[in-house]
Amino acid sequence: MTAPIRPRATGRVTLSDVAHLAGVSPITVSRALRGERAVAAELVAKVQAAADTLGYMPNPAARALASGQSSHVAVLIPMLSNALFVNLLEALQNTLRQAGYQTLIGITYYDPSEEESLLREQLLHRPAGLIVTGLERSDATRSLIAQSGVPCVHLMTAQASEGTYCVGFSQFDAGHDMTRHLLDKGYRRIAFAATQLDPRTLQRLEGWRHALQSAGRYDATLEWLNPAPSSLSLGARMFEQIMGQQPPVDAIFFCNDDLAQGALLAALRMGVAVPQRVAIAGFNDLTGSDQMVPPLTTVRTPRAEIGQAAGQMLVALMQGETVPTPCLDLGYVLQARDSA
Amino acid sequence: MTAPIRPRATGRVTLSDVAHLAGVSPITVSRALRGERAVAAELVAKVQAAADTLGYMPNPAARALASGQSSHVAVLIPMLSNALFVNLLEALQNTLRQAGYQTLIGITYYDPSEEESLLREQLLHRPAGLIVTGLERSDATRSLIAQSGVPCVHLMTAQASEGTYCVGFSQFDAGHDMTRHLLDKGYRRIAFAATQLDPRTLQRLEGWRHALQSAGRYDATLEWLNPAPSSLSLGARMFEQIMGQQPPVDAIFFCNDDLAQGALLAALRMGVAVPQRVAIAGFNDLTGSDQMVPPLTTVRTPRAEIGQAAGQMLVALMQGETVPTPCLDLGYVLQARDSA
DNA sequence: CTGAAAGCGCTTACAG
DNA sequence: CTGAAAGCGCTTACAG
Repeated sequence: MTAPIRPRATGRVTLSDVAHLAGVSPITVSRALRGERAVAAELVAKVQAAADTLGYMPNPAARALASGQSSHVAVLIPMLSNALFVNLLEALQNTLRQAGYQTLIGITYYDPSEEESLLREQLLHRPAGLIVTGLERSDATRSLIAQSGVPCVHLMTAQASEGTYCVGFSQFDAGHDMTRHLLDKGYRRIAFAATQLDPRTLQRLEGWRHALQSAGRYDATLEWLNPAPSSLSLGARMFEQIMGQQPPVDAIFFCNDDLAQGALLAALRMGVAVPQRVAIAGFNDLTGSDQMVPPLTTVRTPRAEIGQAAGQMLVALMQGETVPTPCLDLGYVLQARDSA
Repeated sequence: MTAPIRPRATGRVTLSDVAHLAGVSPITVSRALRGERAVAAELVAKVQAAADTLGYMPNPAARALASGQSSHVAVLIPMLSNALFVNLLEALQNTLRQAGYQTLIGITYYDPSEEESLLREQLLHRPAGLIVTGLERSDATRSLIAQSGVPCVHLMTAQASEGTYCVGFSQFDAGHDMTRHLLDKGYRRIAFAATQLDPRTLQRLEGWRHALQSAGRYDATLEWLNPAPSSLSLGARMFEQIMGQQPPVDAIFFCNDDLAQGALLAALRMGVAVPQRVAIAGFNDLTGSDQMVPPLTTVRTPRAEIGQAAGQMLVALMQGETVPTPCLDLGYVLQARDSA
């Protein structure tokens, strides 16, 4: 007399175990636990109790296989070495986790083909949702997203367009406003120093151009563009170069705070007075900018708020709700300190 | 005459489709594609060709359900706002991705109970591997790891012990060596300023204590410990406090570079000459430390190397290989610059 | 070295 | 509002 053969018994508590204990069918347990409305309140309570006493935890793989959808959210961001994206990712992660979703990160390194291959891999896992950075990408990636049917939210931009969801602010306006601030302060030869040259940086560049052109102060030699990733040391080097320019520049607007911080430190080393000899402005208000000597004038961008709002918007989308504001503009704050 | 009912057809290319085209059974396809040795070479080629023409991509959820194991690796790190962990994570992610594994991050915020609940969630997904930070954790977490049977590698430590795998360096030695460096330079009252007070910081503290005690220079009032997270502004505040101490301190060893950077900037504001009036040393050689005025003396820790090696070690473990060196000590470099 | 059967643990789609 | 049946797409365990 042998026990019935149970190949591959995993010993884990399953739906059926809960169903047995509660005296209902497995499907009712499934529905009760997922909060489907079509279950009698008393049954829900009974099922919940049974699940609790058994310590039942659903198997995500089984759920994903049966439903064709996982509880993963794929997040595609350009880089982790820019603190901006770390802040964004933290907020996103926390928001998504609270709603029961796992975050799968992919780092694109600003490379459209890398983004595409990351997306292909992620799509294999049938993510419940997608977060991508910005609006610009390859056609292949774009149609991959569209065809997948997976809800998608775009970060760091607020350009409304049919059928796309985004949370961010106007990069153009931010670039424009900082430049206006510098003009209003009386600076006349305002350089724009940018690295990476990703789409959002170029939008800020456009804002700067527009402001200078309106003021009749635009000059192409004021543009200092370098495709390398930004860093403090690169900021220092760019500062040294720009200070050699004739006729001299009286203000420099850096596209990211790390560059501006590097410039401030270079100015200290070179004995260049900031803002008397040259004003320096940054972007993003990254950690440390308020500690600089002198404290850095910059644009504070609401990363944490963007991450949280994007997470919430995506959760709504994944749950089939309609989103009242598909394009959320969270703005920015011009943070004037002593450097400009 | 109706077509056979196919409820829930997903339209995706499956194993069976490949099997049909190749003229073999699904299980052979499964084996061929996973590179199991027990398949004839010609069949492997035929299967591969069929898979390629159909554009077959395995369904990770089905695989996970059937095998009881996913292709996920759960990574538990304390914090993303410390650049140290960002570097670690990037290296880890790249290494793991190349080997076909997805990274699932969990941020513990240095909270053991948060670590435990994150781990429970992650374990639900049957990760193929686990990466955790350091050796110290709650008993519950420790036994959760052990009972799960999931291969686990510990980051940032090199304390060998039975059955555990780790990649890092000796925090004690690093703290000790920097202190010796300061003593050798002639400093006599060397403060240790620490924040967060996580286990690794405390090990560095021990190294400092030991070095000072050996030199007969230890004094409990030289310990400045603050449980708050580290930041430039906190470093500045601690510097101001420490500079008020009597008898005066002639060197400060900060447990992390961001504190030391903040102190350097505070010194600039206060007009305190570094290293003449007081020497400043940091830890980790984070980005920007070489740009400080004066450049920061610090300990360069091999984060990227640790991330990569830990990833490789875990991959070996997940594939059932034995690891020759279960505890890998990657060392550190004392990076003497001008601040101390 | 290859395969038919059974199963992983859920959810969908259909009834009632 | 509840359930029996079938299926999601793989892999395990057993034969041969």
